[in-house]
Amino acid sequence: MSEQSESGENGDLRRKILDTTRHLLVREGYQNLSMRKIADAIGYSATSIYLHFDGKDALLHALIHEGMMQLHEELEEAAEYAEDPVQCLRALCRQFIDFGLANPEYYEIMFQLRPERMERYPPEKYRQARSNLDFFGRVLEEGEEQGMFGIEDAKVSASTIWASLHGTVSLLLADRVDVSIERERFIETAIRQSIQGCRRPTVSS
Amino acid sequence: MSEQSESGENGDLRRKILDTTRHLLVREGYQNLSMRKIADAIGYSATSIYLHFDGKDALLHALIHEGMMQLHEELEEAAEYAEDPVQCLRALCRQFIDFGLANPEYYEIMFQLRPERMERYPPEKYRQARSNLDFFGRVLEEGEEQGMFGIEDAKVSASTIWASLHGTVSLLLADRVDVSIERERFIETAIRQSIQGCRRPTVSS
Amino acid sequence: MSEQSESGENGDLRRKILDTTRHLLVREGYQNLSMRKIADAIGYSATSIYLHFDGKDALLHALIHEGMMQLHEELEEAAEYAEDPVQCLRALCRQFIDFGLANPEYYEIMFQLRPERMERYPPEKYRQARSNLDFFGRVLEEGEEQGMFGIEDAKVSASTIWASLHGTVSLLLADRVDVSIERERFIETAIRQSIQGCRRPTVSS
Amino acid sequence: MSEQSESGENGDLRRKILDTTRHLLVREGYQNLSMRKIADAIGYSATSIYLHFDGKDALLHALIHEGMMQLHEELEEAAEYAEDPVQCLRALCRQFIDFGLANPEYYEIMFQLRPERMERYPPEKYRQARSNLDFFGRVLEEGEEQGMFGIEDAKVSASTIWASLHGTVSLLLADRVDVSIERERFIETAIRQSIQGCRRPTVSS
DNA sequence: GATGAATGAGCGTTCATTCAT
DNA sequence: AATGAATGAACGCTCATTCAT
Repeated sequence: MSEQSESGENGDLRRKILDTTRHLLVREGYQNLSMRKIADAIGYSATSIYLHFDGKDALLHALIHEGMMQLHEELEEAAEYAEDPVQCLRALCRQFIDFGLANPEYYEIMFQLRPERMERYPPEKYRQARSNLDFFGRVLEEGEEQGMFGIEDAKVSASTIWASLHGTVSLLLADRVDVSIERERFIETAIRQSIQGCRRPTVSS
Repeated sequence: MSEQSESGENGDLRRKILDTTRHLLVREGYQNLSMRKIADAIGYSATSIYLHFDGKDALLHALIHEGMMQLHEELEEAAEYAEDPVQCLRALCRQFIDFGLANPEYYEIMFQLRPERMERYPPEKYRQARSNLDFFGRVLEEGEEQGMFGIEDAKVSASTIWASLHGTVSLLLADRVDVSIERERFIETAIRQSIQGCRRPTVSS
Repeated sequence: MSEQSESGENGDLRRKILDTTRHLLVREGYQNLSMRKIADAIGYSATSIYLHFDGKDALLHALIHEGMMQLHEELEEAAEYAEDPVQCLRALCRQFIDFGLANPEYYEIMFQLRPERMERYPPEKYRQARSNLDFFGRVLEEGEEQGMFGIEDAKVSASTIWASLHGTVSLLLADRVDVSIERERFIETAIRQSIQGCRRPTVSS
Repeated sequence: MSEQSESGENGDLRRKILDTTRHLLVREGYQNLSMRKIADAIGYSATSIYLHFDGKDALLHALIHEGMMQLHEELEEAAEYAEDPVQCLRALCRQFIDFGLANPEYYEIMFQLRPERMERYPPEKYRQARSNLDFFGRVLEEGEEQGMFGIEDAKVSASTIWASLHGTVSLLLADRVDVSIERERFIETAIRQSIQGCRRPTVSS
C-alpha cells in the first residue's frame, strides 16, 4: 500500500499484457489471438492495451523482441562453457531446441509466422534476430579451421543446421512426431545427425 | 433443368471448389482464405460449397488428403528408379523439398497448421499421411542392412530427416533464408548434410 | 402471400435501407449516421446492409444519386412551363429551394458534405450532379440574349445564383434565420434579389 | 513548483488549447478533431483540457465565440471607412467572404454546424453572434433612407444577403465551384449581384 | 443441385470522458 | 495545475454458417 517497488501489482500492466498474450498464444495460437481476448484474460478493457502498445502489431513485435533477446542470452550462455567446437555446436543445438519447446509461444511468433502476415516487423529487429544465427556460423567456422568439420561454407551450413533444428522443433510443437518415438531420443538423434552432417564425409555421397 | 449453367465441364463442382481453393491458398494464404472468396472465385454462391463439403474444415481436410496422395505418388516414383539406398534417400529428400516448394498451398495446410487448431482432422487420415514417412523409413532400414548407414533406429532417423527437410522447406517458403545464400546451394547442402548425418560416424560425437 | 408484385413487403430491403437512411440522416445528421443505427432502424442485422451495398460510402453514393436525379426532374419540370427567361429563372430558384427544404436528408449529403470526407464519390456522378447547374446557365444565357439580364458570363452568374440559393437553403435548414422573419417572406426576398442581381444595373456599383 | 514546464509563455494553457484546436480544425477538419489529438498537439495530457473546458462542446463554443468576436471586429473596421451605404455594403460583403476564406476553421464551426447537433450552444451567445448581422441591417436601412436601395425590410434583406455570402463562402471552401471559374471573378460577381439585388428594380419581377 | 437472404459473433481501433492522485 | 490509468460505447466491416425455397 505504501511503496510500490518494481514488481508490485501496480503499474506492470504492460508486463501483464505481454505475459498473458504469451499464454494465450500457446493456448490458442496466433490465429485466434485477439485484443479482446487478451483484455478479457487480464481483466481489463480492450482499450487499456492501447495505453501500452500502439496496436496488435506493436504488441507482437514487443513479444518477438523479448523472445529474440532471451534466445540470444540462452545461446550465448550455452556457447560459453563449451570446450571445443563440436561440443559447442552440440550445446547450441540443444539449447535452440530446448528454447523452442519451452517457449512455444515465442517460437510461433518468432519463427512460424509468414512475414507477409505480420506487417512491417521493423527490419532493424530482423537484423538482430538473425544475429542468433551467427552463433552457429562462428562455431562452424572455428571447427572448420581446426579440421573438425568438412563443410564448404559456414554461413550456408549454419542455415541448414538451423533449418534442421527448426524442423525438429516445429514437428514436436505440432505433435506430429510418431507417438511411438520417445521424445528425448528423437531430439538427441536430430542433434547427432545435424552435427554428423557437418563432419568430413567418409565416402563421397 | 435442361442446360447446365455455362460451364463446359459439367457437374464436377466439387473438383472446381478444390482447385480454386488451392489457387486461392497460394495467392492469399491460409489466413485470408474465406468461403465467400472461394465462392466468388468459382462463380457460385457461397451456399453451394456446403452442398459438397460440411464446412471450411472439411474442405481443407479434403485438400490435405489430396496433397498427401500427390506427395505419396511423387515419392513413390522418386524411389522407384534409385539404384542403391543412398541414391534413393537422396532422391526422396529432393522430391520432398521440390514438392513443398512447388506446392506451397498444399504444404501449408499439410504440414504447417497446428492440428489442435484445425478441428478434428480425422485420425484415420493422419495414419495415411504418415505413410509418406515410411518411404524414408524403408530406405534407411535397407541401407542399414547393407552397412551403408550407421543409424540406431530407422523409424527415428526417418523422422529426423523428415524434420530436417520440413525445416528446409519452411524456411524457404517463409523467405527466411539469408538472401546472400543461393537457393539451390542451400537445398543441396541441406540434403547432403541430411544424408551424411546418417552415415557411420568417423568419430563418436 | 401468393404473388409479390414489385412493391410488396418482400425483397425491397434495398429500398427500405435507402429510405431509412434518408430518415436517419434528417433526424440525426450525417455525422451520427452509422451502419448499426440503420440496421437497428430497419430491424435487420448490420450485415444485411452489406448484401445490398458495398459499404457505407456506396450506400451514401446511391442516395446522392437518387437526390440528384430527383432534383434534376424537378428542375426540368419547373423550367418546362415557364413563359420567359425571367419567369423560368424564378421557377428554377423556387424549385431548388423547395427541394432543399423538402428533402433535407438529400440536401445534406448532396451539397453540405466536404468532399474530403466522402471518399471517392465517382467523378462521373459529379459531372451528372453539376448538370443541375446547367439549367441555370441555360436560362441565363437565353435571357441575356433577349436583353433581359445584364450579366457578363452565364456560367459565372449561374454559380453565384446557385451560391445564393444554397446559402438560403442552408440557413433555413440550420434554423439560423431570425425567428422574427417569416419563412416565406425570406425565401421570396432571396429569390427576388437573386433575379434582380442579374438585371442590367440602373447605376454602376 | 519551481520551473513551469518548458514553454516560455507561462501559464496560459487555455490560450494554447484554443489556438491548437483552431490549427487542428483547419488541418484535419471538424470531423477528425479529437481531444486526444489536441492534447498530443499541445504536449499536455488529454485530461488537462478538462481543467479549462467542460468538454469538447464547451471548447468549441469558446472557439465559436472567439470567431464571432473577430468577425465582428473585422466587419466594424470595414464599415468604418466607407463613404456611402453602397460602398459600405460592398465592404461588408467583401470582408465577410474574406473572413470565411481566411479562417475556414472558424467558419466551419461558426456557420456550418447544425446547432441541433452541437449540444446546447448557449442562446445568449447566439444573440451575440447575430449582432454581426446587424452591420448589414444598419447599412441597408441607412441606404434605404437615402433612396439608394429598393428593399422592403432591412432585416429581411440583411438575412438574404448574408445567405448569399454564406453560400458563396461555403461553395468555395468545399471546392464545389467549377474549376474553370476564376475564384476572384466568382467572388466579385457574387458581391455585385448581392448589392444589385437590393437596388430599386428597373421592372417589377 | 443451387441459391438468395439473413445473421450472430467477432475483428482492430478510436472516442470523450472520469477518477484517484 | 496536471496527470496516468482506465473504461464503455461505438465504429465499419468480415466471417462461417443456416434456412427456406
